[in-house]
Amino acid sequence: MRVSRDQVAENRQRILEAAARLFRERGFDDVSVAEIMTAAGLTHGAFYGHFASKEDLIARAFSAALAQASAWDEKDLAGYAEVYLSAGHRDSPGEGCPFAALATEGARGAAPLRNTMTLALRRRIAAFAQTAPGETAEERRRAAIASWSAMVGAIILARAADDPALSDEIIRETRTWLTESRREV
Amino acid sequence: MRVSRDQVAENRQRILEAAARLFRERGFDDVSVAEIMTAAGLTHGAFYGHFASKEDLIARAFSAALAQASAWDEKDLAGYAEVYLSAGHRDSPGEGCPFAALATEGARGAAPLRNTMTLALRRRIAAFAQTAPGETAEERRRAAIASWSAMVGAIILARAADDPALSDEIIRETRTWLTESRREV
DNA sequence: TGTACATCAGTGAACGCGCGTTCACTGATGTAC
DNA sequence: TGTACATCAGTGAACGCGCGTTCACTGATGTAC
Repeated sequence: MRVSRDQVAENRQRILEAAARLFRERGFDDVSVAEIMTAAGLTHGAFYGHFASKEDLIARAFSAALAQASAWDEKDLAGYAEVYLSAGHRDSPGEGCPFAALATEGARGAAPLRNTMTLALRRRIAAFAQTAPGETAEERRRAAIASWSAMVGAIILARAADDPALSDEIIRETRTWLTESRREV
Repeated sequence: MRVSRDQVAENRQRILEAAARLFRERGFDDVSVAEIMTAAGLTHGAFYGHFASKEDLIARAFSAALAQASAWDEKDLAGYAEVYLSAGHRDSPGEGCPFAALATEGARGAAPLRNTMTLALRRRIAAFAQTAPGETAEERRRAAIASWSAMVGAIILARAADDPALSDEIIRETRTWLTESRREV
């Protein structure tokens, strides 16, 4: 049963959004093509009309996740840290930072995905460098890189911790360190 | 063909070491039980004489990886950062930090693994807090948490980056930030 | 110390299962007149 | 604008494959005397 051109575009978008969410929640390997298609309201057979392979989808879904998470990009480094280093972000990986959820697995992935990640990394660092503390451009870029590393690392460790008190502490103390102590340097 | 008790213990140890290396290199999901057993010099059928399940092995292999990586534990925070934030560590995940390689996947794992991770996290933070910069115990603990987050995040991002120059920069600048700038606060 | 037998670690074939992917078919959409 | 037909997005059965796990068997080890 053929569907309209608008419906095709909408279906493709729904597949991408379902994949972007499920992959961030559970990783690339633990989510099947059939599961993504069901989440998108279709059957698995329609998948290969939209994407060449699961690997193809993985690279495009990472981009879709980046686009969704870029809503935070308007903020300066301190403002970004406020929303990034929060219990809400830790507890909603499906709507959160693609790097915190997928960078480890992505590092072992195919070339297109790694290219997408590298480009996004570069952009994020450059954006942070504009509002990072520091007297020279070099210092600001360094602060941008280290702050971004600390944010990603803190969310990953906070998600790994079993104990809510320790998990909260990791998020809170890293946020305090970045938004308060740092300004005094 | 039965083997000696010493041989049994040695075989078990070889399985754990092969698993600890392969899991860190490629993740829990992408390494099969059969592959681990081959790497340990055995056939897959012998696996269930040593471990209850793959999940059981995963938790124990993470502990084995922690024990191996604890060779760095003698160093103070700055010394730790020197060896941790290096190209050698980035390029040898199989012998590197279990958190940088497995924390994301481990966060979605079973209770025993999550408990092991939480305990190890607590120990590492407490150890860092002893040599971290800061005037009060609270400040030192905060520095320990944020520094550890930055180290783990930097290695993960450096591994994700496609471009060697950007990857090197992430490691180098995070190291400089932690070992130099920080002391002046 | 030497012998006879019970034990059990390792082997390799086999299992059920879910995966990514393919394909003949269906029927609504898009187009030519 | 209305009709007839070609197109093609989606369906669902089927595929080959590798996975975690099981198990009957083998033969060297450990033990009882």
